[in-house]
Amino acid sequence: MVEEKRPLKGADGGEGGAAREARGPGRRLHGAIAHKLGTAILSGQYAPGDVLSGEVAFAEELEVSRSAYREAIQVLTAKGLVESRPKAGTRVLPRNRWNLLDPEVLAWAFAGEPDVQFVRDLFELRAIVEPAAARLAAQRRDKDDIRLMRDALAAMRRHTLATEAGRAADRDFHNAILNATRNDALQTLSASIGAAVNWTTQFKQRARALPRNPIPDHVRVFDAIAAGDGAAAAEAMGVLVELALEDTASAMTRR
Amino acid sequence: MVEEKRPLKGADGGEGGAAREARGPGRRLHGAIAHKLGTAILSGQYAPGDVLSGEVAFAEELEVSRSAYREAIQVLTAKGLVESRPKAGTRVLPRNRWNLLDPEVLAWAFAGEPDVQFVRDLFELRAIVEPAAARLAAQRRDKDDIRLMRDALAAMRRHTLATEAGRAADRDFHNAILNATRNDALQTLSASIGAAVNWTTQFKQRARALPRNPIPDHVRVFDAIAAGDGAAAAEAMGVLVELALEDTASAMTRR
DNA sequence: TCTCCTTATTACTCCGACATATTACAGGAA
DNA sequence: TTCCTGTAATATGTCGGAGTAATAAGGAGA
Repeated sequence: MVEEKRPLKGADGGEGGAAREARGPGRRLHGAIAHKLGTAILSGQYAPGDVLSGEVAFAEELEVSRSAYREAIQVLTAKGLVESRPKAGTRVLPRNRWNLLDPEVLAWAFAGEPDVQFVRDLFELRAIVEPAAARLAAQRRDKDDIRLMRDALAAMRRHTLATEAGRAADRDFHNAILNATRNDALQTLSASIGAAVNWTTQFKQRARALPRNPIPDHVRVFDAIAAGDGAAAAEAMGVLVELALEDTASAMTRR
Repeated sequence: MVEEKRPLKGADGGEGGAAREARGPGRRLHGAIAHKLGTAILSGQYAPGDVLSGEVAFAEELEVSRSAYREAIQVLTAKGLVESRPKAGTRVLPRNRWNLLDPEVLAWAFAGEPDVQFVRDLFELRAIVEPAAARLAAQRRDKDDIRLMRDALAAMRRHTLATEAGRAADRDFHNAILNATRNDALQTLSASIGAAVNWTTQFKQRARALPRNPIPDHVRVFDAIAAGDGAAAAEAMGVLVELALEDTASAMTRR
C-alpha cells in the first residue's frame, strides 16, 4: 500500500483542485474556496458587476462538490462581497457594499499586494479611533488593566519587535488598552484594524531592520493612562499612530 | 387540486417549520434560518460556550434539510458568532469574537429588545467617528458633494423625520458627508453604525412625537462643511450626535 | 409602444451516502 | 498512580444527483 491516497496531490494535469492544497489542518475545504475567491475579488481579479460562472460549472472547474462551493459563496455573501439570485447568477457587489472591516476580509485584502490608498484609509481611521480609545481607557482603567499593560510593556522590552514574542506583547498592550475602554464596539473595531495594520509590520521589518525604538512612545501612553490623564493619553497615542504611519508609508513607497 | 401544497403551513402541530414562514420574497431559506439563530444568539438565548444540538437533530427540529441548516451555520461562522469542529459540535463563541459592526449582526442585535449598554457603546463610537468624518469632509468636499447635501437637506425640510421619505433624506445627507471623506473604511464603518442608530429612531418617534427640530443642527453642519471649516464641522457634528444620544437615552429609559 | 404572460435558465432545496477529523476512552508502560 | 499511546466512536465535512422555485428575458396581445 505505497500508492498515494490523494491522487489530486502532486502531478495532477490541470490547475484544478488547487483550492484543496491550500488548506492546512483545521481549515475546511469551503473555507479554502472562500479564501481563494475572496482574495481574487479583493485583488481586483473579479471586478464589481462581474458574474461568476454558474454553480455547476465553477464547482466542476475547482473540482469540488457543489455543496462545498455553495457554502463558500454563503460566506462571501455574508461579508457583502457577492450576491446571487436565481436566473441572474452570482455577481460581485459594488465596493461600498463590502464589509471592509471584517477581519477575514481585511486578511484577504492584505494577502496580496495591499492597495496603498486603502492602507492610507485604514491608518486615517486608526488615527481617529485609537487616541479616543486611549482617552477612554485613561478615564476607566482599574488596577488590573494597569497591571496587564505594565506586564505587556515589560515583555516588549525583553523581546524586541523583531521577534514574534515581542509582537505578541505589542498586541497584548493594545488589547489591554481596549479592554480598559469597557466598550465592546470600540474593541471589535480596533481589534480588526490593529490586526490588519500588524500585517504591515512585516513590511516595515522587511524594509529596514529597526526603524526606531518604539518603547519610549509606548511608555508615554502607558504613563498617561496610569495617571488617568485622558488628554495626555490621546495625545501620546496620536503620536504613536503618526509614527507608525510614517514608517509604513516609507516602507511601502520604497519598494 | 385544492389541497395545500405546503402541509407545514397553517395547522401544523409543533412549532417546527417556523423558520420557513419568516421568509418573504428575495429571502432564501438559509437566510431565514441564519436570522432566526442570529437573533437567538444576540438576544442571549444561546450563551457563549453553549453547544448547539447536532446538525441532523437541529435540522430535523427546524424541519429543513441539512444543507440549508449548514449554509446558515456558515453565515454565522463568517460573522464570528459560532465555530464548529468535527466531533466537538457547533458552539457559540465568546462575545469578543463577534463581528459586532457587521450590518446584519447589528440588525439582529436590534431585532429584539436592544441592550442598553450596547446602544451606549455604539453612540460613544459614533461620537468619536462622526465628528472626525465631518472634519475630513469639510477639507475634501467638492461642488457635487455640497449639492447632494443641499438637496438632502431640502428634502428633510419638506418631509419631516416622521415620514419615511424624511428619514431617507436624513440618511442621504449623512451618506453625502461620508462620500466626501474619500475614505472607504470610514464609509463602511459609519454606514453600519448609522443604520443601526436609525433603528433607534423608531424608538424616539414612538416615545414622543417630535422631540425637537433637528434641522438647525443639520444646517450648522452643512454650513461648516460648505465653508471648508473643519473644526467647526467637527464641533457641529459633535453637538448633533450628543443631542441624538440624549433623545434616544430618554426614550429608552422611559419605557 | 406598452403591458401581460409564457418560457427557459439558474440558483435553491432536499436526500442519502461516504470520508475525515477530533475527542474520549481503554490499555499498557514507566 | 501517572503519563503516554493507540484505538474506536461520533459529529462535522464532502460528495453526487434529483427535483423545486424564482426570476429575467423574450414573445404575444392590446
